[in-house]
Amino acid sequence: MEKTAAMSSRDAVKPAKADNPRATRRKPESLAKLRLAARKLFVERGYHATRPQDIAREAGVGHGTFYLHFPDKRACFLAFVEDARTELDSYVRERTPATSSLRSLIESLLNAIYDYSESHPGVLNAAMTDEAVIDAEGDPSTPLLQRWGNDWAEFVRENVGEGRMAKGYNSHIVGQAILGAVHQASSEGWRAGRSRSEVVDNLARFLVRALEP
Amino acid sequence: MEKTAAMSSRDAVKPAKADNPRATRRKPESLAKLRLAARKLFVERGYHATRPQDIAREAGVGHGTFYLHFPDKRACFLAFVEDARTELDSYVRERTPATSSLRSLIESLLNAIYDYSESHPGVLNAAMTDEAVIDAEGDPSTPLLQRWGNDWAEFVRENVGEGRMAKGYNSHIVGQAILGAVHQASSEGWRAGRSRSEVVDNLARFLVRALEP
Amino acid sequence: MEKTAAMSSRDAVKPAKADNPRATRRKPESLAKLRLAARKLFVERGYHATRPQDIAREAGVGHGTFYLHFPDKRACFLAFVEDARTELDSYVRERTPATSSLRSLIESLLNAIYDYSESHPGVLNAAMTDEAVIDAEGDPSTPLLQRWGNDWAEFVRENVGEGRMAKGYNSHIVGQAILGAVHQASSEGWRAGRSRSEVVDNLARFLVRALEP
Amino acid sequence: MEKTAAMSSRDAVKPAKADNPRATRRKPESLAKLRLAARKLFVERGYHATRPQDIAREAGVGHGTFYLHFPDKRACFLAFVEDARTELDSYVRERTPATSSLRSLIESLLNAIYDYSESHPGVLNAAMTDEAVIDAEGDPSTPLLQRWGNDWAEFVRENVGEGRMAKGYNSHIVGQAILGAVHQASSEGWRAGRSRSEVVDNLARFLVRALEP
DNA sequence: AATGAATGAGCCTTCATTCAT
DNA sequence: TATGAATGAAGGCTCATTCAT
Repeated sequence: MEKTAAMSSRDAVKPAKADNPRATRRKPESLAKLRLAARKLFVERGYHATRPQDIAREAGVGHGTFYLHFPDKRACFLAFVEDARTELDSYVRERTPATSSLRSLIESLLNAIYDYSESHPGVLNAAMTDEAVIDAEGDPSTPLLQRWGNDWAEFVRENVGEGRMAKGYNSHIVGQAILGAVHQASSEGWRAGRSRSEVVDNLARFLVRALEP
Repeated sequence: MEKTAAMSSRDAVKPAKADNPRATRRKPESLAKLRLAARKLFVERGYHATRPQDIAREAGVGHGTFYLHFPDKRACFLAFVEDARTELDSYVRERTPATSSLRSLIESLLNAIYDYSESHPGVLNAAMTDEAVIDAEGDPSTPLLQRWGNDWAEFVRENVGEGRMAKGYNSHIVGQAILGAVHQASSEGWRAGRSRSEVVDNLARFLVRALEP
Repeated sequence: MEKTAAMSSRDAVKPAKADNPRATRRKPESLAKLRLAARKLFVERGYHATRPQDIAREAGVGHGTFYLHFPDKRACFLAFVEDARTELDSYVRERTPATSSLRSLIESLLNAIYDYSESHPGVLNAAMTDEAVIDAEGDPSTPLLQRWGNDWAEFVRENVGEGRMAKGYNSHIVGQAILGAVHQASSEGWRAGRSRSEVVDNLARFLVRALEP
Repeated sequence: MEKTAAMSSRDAVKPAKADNPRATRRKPESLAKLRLAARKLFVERGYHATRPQDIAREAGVGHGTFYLHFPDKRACFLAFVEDARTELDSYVRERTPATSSLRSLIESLLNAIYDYSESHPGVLNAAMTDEAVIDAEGDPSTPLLQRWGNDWAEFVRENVGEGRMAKGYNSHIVGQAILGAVHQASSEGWRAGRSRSEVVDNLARFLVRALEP
């Protein structure tokens, strides 16, 4: 919600801020560094094995600074997840053709996801696996998995509407099924050292057959 | 101070206990109680939010007793997972017809899994989600997810062999995809309060279409 | 005080007891086994790293049996120390000539101690080092070191009386000095792998020169 | 909530503290307090009866602070031992005449050790007795006893070289013997309430006679 | 805005001892 | 006499978070 352009704003740091009327005027470099560091460590070690202090050290700032930018560790993780989601969204949007056959649509989608995975290794996995585990207490504001499932559900609805997919499915259920299939096949495939093209090919055929009219 | 009451026989184990309903240290009772308590708490709270002490208290035994039966918390969790796996296996084996159409085969499978899920609510989820997270160190002797994926792969291979499924898939990849689809659709369906029959129906159709020759 | 002939009574177990009017009548085999086991473990691991359970298991009896023979761990250790003291006494008494030159007297003494050390490796060290450490609370009934120091003091007094040693020393102080010299030189010599004859020779010359009239 | 009072300068460090006598977290103060507290408790209670928490409380800091300065309890004890060694070294170096007779040399040495013992009662004993007992595992980087024995060995070698001591001894063995004699006579003498001059006098005569050419 | 020393609740685990059998 | 399951106080240590500077 308030993460706009922080992640990649390594250019024009001060000028950009000068525009902002609520003159913070200070470079929020530390936030960017913390985000990067948090991502690195959450991916490498997982949520529970990563301490705020570790993140701060990795970011090269004092540990107190962490709490200037995040109310607590949980929020930092959630921000990481949110970033991942936003980024993946961009990837997918940028790489998906407007219209085409179901098969090539699905392949584009899978390839976009894989492109993201390859340029941000481990990120999706970390974001998805740990979330179930960051303690429940606070409301998790619709978990990532559910949201991605919803995205797939939306995708299904649209394509059914356009006649490219079989009718009769409950899009939510099938959306979640697709998400699960993609996630599990991918992460295990990665673990087992399978080639991307093989996984994408199998998965695409699997999904296309399941979904085509 | 010594041997107040008579009754030193080794037979009549339960009658003796009935007389003295509270306590009476009996041998392998505590393990069973601990197992039950562990399952309950791992399911309700997850791995990290469950302390060995909690399990012991829930089981009604001292917390030293926990370490009489498990070398550490991790082992206790692994035992819980193993139990779940074994139990689900029984469920599935008992409820799966020897031969029949792909559709009814898959429906049987899904129904068996659902039967298990309904009589052991939350167990599969707890076993699957937390395991990725209990930290490595010791080799996890092939994680549960992978193993269940392999089971599905095996299922695919067999059915392809018997001509009930389409050729050309890499069974490992597709096995994992099926596992993911089933798991994700089920657990989200459960979360969303969807009816079992609806989920099973959608999932079965989805899988059958993806897999049939 | 009540350890009389237990340690080595491996012969005539039952007959010997039959004499005892307070008819225990049971073979106290387990006590002997526990003593042996305790010695082994105290020597190998030290006081703090040895649990009563370990001793019991090593002895091949149940852990409860331990508390049939010793009120607590501390008492068991003290008994071990006492045994060592008694045994060393025998060794020394058996191997010390009635009268002779100071030099050969001291050599006999040292050789007796070394004989004991060699046939009971580590025992003296364990008995001496750990005692300062078994917790103070209860009165340690004159620590071993002090008592052995007193033995040496006695030895000095006797020899001074017979004109074989220099007058003018405070026998207590010198007794402790001798004890310390012998103990430290021996245990470090053993650690460093020095030959017995070299240590005995150096030590004997050192002590003789310090003590001769 | 932020910056109530003025005074953000970085000078005037101590005056500021004088105003607020209690607390005021200052940097390397806690280490000094912990060191002092550790020494006190290790001396009074020994290694095993002293918990890190006790040391922290004695130092007036939270027990987390303990682990800011020492990786674990063992390291804290080792640091205590090292301090003792360093301090005693200074004492001895400051109080030992460059050259003189063997007798006055040894007396100086003993007196230096006694001076130290009197101004730091119990420290040498605690450092020496407990060290054998803190369990191995990590290499104790030559135990204190051995090192002090080596120092004495060195002392012997030097004096033999300068003709002040008898030839023919193995300096290592005799070094350890001297260490043992001094340690044992001193600590027992202290326990028995003997006067320093008596112990020093007896010990000095004993050693001089043993060592003089 | 930034720092990092300080904190203490809380975690996992051990072990001397008891006691019903 | 012997057993060993059971106990819970206690121990060492971690880590998310605060706050004086």
